[in-house]
Amino acid sequence: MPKLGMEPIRREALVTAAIAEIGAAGSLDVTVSAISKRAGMSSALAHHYFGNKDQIFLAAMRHILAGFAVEVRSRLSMADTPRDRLTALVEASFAQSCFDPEVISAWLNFYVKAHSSPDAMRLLRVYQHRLRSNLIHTLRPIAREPEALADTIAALIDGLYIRAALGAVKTNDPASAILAFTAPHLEDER
Amino acid sequence: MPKLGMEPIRREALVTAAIAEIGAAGSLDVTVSAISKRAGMSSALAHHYFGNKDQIFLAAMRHILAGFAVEVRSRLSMADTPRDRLTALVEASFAQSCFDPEVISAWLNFYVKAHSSPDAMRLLRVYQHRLRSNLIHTLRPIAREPEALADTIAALIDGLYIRAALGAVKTNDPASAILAFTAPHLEDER
DNA sequence: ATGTTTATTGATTGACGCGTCAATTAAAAA
DNA sequence: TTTTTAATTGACGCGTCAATCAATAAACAT
Repeated sequence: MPKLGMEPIRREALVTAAIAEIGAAGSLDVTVSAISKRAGMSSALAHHYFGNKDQIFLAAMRHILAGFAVEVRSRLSMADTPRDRLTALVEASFAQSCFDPEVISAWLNFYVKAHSSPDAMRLLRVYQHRLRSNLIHTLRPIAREPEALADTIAALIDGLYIRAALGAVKTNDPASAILAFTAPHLEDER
Repeated sequence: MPKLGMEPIRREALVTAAIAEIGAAGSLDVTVSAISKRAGMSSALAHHYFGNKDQIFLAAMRHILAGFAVEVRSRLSMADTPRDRLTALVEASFAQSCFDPEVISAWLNFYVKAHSSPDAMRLLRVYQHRLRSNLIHTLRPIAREPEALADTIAALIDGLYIRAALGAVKTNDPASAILAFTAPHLEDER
């Protein structure tokens, strides 16, 4: 029963299903069949729209990245002072949407995937560069070494992600932990 | 040409080869054949000694963990003050042996593997718990909240590992970055 | 010598999964 | 109504890979 304009609907369904499957399996060892089944279609259709499995994974990651970008912009727009901007950036990294186990699992797996897939690596670089730029720009007025501090904060975010993915999250709030840890490195406002 | 007592030699060769293969591929998508070939034997022999592929991976990770433990003990034994002990712990995490790209790749992949393999998860918990205990014990005399600080430092170590694995390491020395970042949270010696 | 144990592998099996393709359906266009 | 076009799938070919097994060969024991 072919209705027209199914492509975007199918693509989104597949992307969502892929993220869910990756989350359920905890790895990228997920078959196109399983993804398609969850998305309510045949695997042939998935191949028809995406070409191959890697493209599905990449689309899933792009989807997650886009969601994160929205989260960041939304929070940044409500921040005025550098300190508020820093808080916004860090809290965005641990927003509900990013902290979803499925999303964390996808992140972790795509980190590894980036090792062997130049396309995945490029996507990761986009995220990293954007976060780094945002942090440096925000820190410049209030930190002596904005670049070094930004790199440390970024690594800390990544590290807390891993710990969350491994279920060892008894930490109340990763964001406030980072901010408290960072505070001594910020200059007094004058 | 069966010489006797080959088992330990074969096992070590397979473990080393597995780490090399994982490092070369950047993922766990490595065939038993490839590992066996690199180790200079047939895949049947690998199965003979290890039973299945997962056991090879686990043995490889145990091997890496053991090497890390040696590194830690060695450096701890030469430290007297709490501050020296902290330096020893952090620097051990970024020792040459841990920073080897092959080893980093293995770590990253086994993080993911732990998601679906209880055995791998148990191994990771051993490492995490040991590091956490060491950090807390070391920090107790010089930090107000040893547990929270230990968790943050551990996450920071993990995060810097990822960045190293992704090749974005322009940072001079991760260890000194961590120590500098941690310094303000240590109490004055009295 | 003869038998037992250990080491070793080539060949094989069985399963699985990606990607393709021809065929089908039904909406839209002519 | 006829034709085109988008949507959709079942079946399948092809390759891959983990794991098994029977067979061979050398060391050791008696």
